[in-house]
Amino acid sequence: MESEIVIRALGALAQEHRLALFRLLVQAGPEGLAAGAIAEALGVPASSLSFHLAQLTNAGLIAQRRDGRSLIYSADYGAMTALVGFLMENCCGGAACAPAAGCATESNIERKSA
Amino acid sequence: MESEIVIRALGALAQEHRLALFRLLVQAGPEGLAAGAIAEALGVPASSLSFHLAQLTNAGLIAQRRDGRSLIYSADYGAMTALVGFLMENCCGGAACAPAAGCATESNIERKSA
DNA sequence: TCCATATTTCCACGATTATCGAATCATTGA
DNA sequence: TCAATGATTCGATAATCGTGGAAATATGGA
Repeated sequence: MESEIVIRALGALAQEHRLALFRLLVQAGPEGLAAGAIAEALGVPASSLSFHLAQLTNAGLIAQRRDGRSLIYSADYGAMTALVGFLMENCCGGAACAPAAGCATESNIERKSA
Repeated sequence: MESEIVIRALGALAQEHRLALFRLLVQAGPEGLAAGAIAEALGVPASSLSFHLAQLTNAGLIAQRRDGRSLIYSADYGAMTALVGFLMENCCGGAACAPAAGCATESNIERKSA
């Protein structure tokens, strides 16, 4: 992962609505959510949401597919994995900076960051 | 780590000069680098650099200390660890999204992201 | 074909960001 | 105390971002 795309990904997530949106899609899983459902969940006007969806799409963090009249958006886990990988490799001193404990599990991350 | 500080940290890193700057400080280690040395390394005017240093400081990603006339900046590894932890916990579906292999080591991350 | 629904695109606006020279502040040494 | 050095703050400017209503674009069903 090169730094230009990393910068776009970081910038895409560095916004209240978009971070909430991405987290929502991660929770939603591979099936994703329709734009309308997202707009309602976040309480954001359709045109604003569309702008944010475009930012995330442009950063490669989410994917779009059509189902009838609806456009379904879903998180791209691979892109997120690559982003976290880049941060760990380039911004954490080379060694794993994640919780020292063995591989990150929800529980030990939570314990550490709480 | 709450989302407001996460957003500030992501925003701080989502800029060419600042990402390069942070990586430089990570490489430099705990001893850090003087502002002047950073400006020279990055080829950025002093006043511009000062602006970026302030952004990173405000996001809690770097620390400042004085040594004579120089101000020394160093990466805050803990903040970065917390940021990566947040991303893994909240944006990767709860489970560890980092390279499936056992805990991230430089080598296996490199292999995956290359 | 025509209408309703789901979403995006267009547009205008205010707010924030990045840039960098000049002026200022802090610290050291003579 | 004064000059020199290292760095920040100020101020102006251009560029980008976030917002949301209105208009345009797809799709599906009657």
